[in-house]
Amino acid sequence: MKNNFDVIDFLNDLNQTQKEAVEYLDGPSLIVAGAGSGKTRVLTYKIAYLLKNGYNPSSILALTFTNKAAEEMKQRVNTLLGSNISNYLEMGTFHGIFYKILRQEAEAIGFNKNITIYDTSDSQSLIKTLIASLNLNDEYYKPNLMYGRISRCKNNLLTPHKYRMSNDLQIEDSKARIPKFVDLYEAYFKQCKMQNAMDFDDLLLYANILFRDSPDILDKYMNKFKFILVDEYQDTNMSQYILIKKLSTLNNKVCVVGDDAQSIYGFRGARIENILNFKKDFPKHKLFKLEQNYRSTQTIVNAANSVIKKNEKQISKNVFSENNTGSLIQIQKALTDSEEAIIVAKGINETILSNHLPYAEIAVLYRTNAQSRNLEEALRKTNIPYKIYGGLSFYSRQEIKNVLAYVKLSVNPSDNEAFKRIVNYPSRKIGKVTIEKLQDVATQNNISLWEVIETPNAFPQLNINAGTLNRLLMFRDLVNNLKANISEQTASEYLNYLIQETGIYADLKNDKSVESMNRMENVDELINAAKNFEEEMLKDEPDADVSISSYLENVSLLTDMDNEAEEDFNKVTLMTIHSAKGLEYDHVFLVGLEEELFPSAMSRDTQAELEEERRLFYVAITRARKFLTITYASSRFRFGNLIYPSPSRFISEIDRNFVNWAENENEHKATKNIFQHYRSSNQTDYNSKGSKYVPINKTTRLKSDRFVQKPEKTEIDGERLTPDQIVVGLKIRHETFGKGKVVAVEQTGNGKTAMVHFENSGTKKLLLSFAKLYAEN
DNA sequence: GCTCAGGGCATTTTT
DNA sequence: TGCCCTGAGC
Repeated sequence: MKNNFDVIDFLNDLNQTQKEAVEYLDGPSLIVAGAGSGKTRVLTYKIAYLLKNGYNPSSILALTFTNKAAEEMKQRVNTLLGSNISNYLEMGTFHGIFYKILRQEAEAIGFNKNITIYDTSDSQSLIKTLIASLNLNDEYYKPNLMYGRISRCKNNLLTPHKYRMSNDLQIEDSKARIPKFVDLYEAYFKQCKMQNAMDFDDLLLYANILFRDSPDILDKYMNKFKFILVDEYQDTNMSQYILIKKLSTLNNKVCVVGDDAQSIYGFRGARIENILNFKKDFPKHKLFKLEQNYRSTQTIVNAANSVIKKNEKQISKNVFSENNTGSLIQIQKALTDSEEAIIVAKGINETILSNHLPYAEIAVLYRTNAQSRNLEEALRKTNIPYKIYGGLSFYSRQEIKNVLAYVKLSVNPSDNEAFKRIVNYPSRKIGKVTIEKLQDVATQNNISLWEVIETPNAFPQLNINAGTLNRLLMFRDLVNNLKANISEQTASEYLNYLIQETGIYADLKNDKSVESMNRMENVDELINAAKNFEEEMLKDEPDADVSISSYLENVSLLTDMDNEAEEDFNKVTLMTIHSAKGLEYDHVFLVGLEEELFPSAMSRDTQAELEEERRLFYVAITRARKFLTITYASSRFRFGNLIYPSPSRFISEIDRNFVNWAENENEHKATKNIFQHYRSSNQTDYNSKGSKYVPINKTTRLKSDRFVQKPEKTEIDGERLTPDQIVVGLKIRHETFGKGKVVAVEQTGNGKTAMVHFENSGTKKLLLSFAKLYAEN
């Protein structure tokens, strides 16, 4: 392991405060790092400095929130020190690090080593089952709300036992008409344990339980971790906070880095108090404030300051920039959100020409993922290349979850969620009723579904007919086969074998639809990822564990493919503000600045929520290096209805000196037309945008006399047409709203049926309602 | 057991 | 508008 400690030129690479923060190793410290102040640089150098001062890599615990942040930090440590030293550091996400510890110490908390991790959808599906089996009224007990509530409890270290002890909570639940919440919580808690599974919050909760109940184990880790570093401390929740406090009690060497002004995850349990109260928690701490912003122009930094200073709860600091003054922030009003998208597209083309920016240096930020649609359409029309972050992540796709469920079940047969997911995929004619029967027996005997089919004869009350039972046994044998091979092959070999053996491959290959082809590609991508994983592992350690179970451990805590495709290199980035945290671009377009999306006044009930919205706005502004354009729409279609939002108050909170607020009189013609149609028409029920660019993904039989006539006429202007050339749609004046493409015409008993591909379900709904209306008259 | 039409319902998100 | 869930009917 070679190192470059002595080569690092701290004096040249760091400013005075950064240097002091890096070199302080005597006790706890808080580094308040304003936006763009070189936070990651300080952390990286601090790790290098610790190593230089004789700290063993494995005694340094460095915690981040995202895999991306951990990955970046590792890279930078390696670059700085010229080795692969980061492999020896205890560096990773909170969840990743504690998952590793919990597997190691599984026995102490009554688990076995092969702990499955349930993602949000697994958890919610289990909760749903439990709501049904506890006979709870699903009008009040909604799975996603219950999941959120349970999550909040766990993040605050409220176990079901503690919950039951609290009278206040019971009264609160009764008022909210969910008096049995605690029963549900307890059942869920027990079920997870029985299935040897943990959800994300459990990883932190059980780590707390482990350290609470096994002092010797706590002791071991307190001794092991001589120095603890925490990134994004403003986003830690109670559970994480206690873990840090506990682990640091012996050595008292903890360095936390964060910016209270960028705390935007309160809604999922982050406690800004953790950073605000650091003083009290670690009385003998040292405070460093990184206040020089190296990222943005003075205008942008000052504008952001003028907004955030309105928050009451914050650590006082003076973020400043010595860069150029830069251009004013442009604020533009659009008539509708579609026009807003067009304005952005134009703006992108302009900035490329006049500021000579590459696409990669431009980002469009919005509050909610749904807002990307209009933008995509406008960018597509103007041929601007773009990429979207967020939405459905790779690992939450059906096909990927299905494949991984086979792996999970092989590793941990108690995993009922995996069992249910694949027992009938590919189809084995094992349906709801059979699973319910299995579930009943499993519940009665407090065992897993797998254990029931392992020895079905042991359960005489299991009333399943011979044919179905036989299919279940074939499934059992299949999984047993998979289990037997688990350590024989590498991860990618195993996945290849698995998709053949289970029939997944055949299932996807036989179906020629576009979706199936996409699915197949994704499965291939998964196998590729496994291959990459093997190569990565073997590069550093020739005898590393590259089996599928090792891969599963690695992959369970991943949410995204962090290997950015090369073709995505020079593209405009579209994403939510939340996911933009930590990133920066030359030109940022911030869209949807309506009160409705950035609620600032009465619509937020507490001061705390208002302040979090303001911090979100602050984060958005400070992503920009040179140019910032803010847009809002004065009217938008929401769930098919027209609404008139007002601009968010936050816009006017920016000091006027930094802003150019141009009222846009140049309303886009098409938008205006649609707008007028909408106003002059009594109909409130038609598609405002016409046809969509999205790939065809819905097939529907359209049964309506009127509509059948269209495909029947296979001649238009004397030219013969095949069904797929005929388009049905709703015409209003000169525009067609909603299009469906007829692909086949069938003769049935009472008339003709047209098979129509719809581009989306909204169009389908629209045309069907139109067809009904037409048929009635 | 499977399919498909119709009803209900919508933040932000990492792990 | 779009998507997920459900229950009726095959």
